Amino acid sequence: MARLNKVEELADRLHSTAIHLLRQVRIQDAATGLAPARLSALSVLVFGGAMSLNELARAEQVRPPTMSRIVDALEAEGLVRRTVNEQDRRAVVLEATEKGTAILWQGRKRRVKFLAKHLSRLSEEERKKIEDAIKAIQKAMSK
Amino acid sequence: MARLNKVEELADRLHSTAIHLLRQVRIQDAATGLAPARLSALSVLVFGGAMSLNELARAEQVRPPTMSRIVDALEAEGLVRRTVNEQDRRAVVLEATEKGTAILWQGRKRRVKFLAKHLSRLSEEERKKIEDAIKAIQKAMSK
DNA sequence: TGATATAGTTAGCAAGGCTAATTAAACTGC
DNA sequence: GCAGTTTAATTAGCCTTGCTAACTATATCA
Repeated sequence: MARLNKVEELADRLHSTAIHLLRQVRIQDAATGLAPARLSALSVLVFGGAMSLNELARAEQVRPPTMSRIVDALEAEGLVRRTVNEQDRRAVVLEATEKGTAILWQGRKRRVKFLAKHLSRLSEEERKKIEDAIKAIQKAMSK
Repeated sequence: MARLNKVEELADRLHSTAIHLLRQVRIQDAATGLAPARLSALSVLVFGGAMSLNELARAEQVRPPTMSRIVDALEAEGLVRRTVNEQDRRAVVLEATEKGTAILWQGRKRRVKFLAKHLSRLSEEERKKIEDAIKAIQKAMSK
């Protein structure tokens, strides 16, 4: 296949493993009935609390117009509330509704249970290795 | 945050780590000038060799009409060749052109080097842990 | 107060996902 | 050997999600 040294080979396999892992998880998320970008934005609001549209766009690494439209959809489904910020009337305050919070939690539970079900087939030792690897990856990727 | 047991917590962190890893990598891929789905499809053709449209769609886990359009774009840029399969004239034979192969390799090299650069900041031991974790994850997720 | 900066939205484009319907070729069974 | 069915691919048309450019409304500053 290629002239890759040992570290490059590891990089390649890590990349491919991450892709396949997320592909499986996305199937679970589809069961929430929410499209991926909407689910992800809602998640930020549920776990991060109320924030402005610009803050949410930054958190999701998209531009404000993109987020504006995603919020439109979430609001139309009653999952997010948009109110005017009285301290700065240009800005909006976004927050998850109870319904939004409930749906998000259900979806998160489903996803986590799915992954956990697979991980539980491993030995304690194997899970410890994954645990350690996560720390190492985070260390490696943090600037 | 939540009532998660130990395995579920690991599942959650694994998920989040995979998302962040791939987000970084996608930035590198943008430098190829190819949109993600096109790059990915081209990759399958370069590394998997010639195949039909249905096979490529299955490999990429999308429906044939979606892949048909992706191939249109790759063909228009001279990265993929479409020919009729003479054994079964309903089917097409897709293969990467030399130009397509070259672009794909450049992109792959860039992505792998980017990841390898980060991973090389770790100790030999930490990399060994990632190595082991990849095996464990693949074992956990297979079937 | 007039100029400038900032928050958000609207309009319009492209990519990439889907289903339904169509076309052409290959297979099946009588 | 040909009528009916199946299969490979494409076309048409929809939705979501990314973008930039242009606009509105509000806030800030000189």
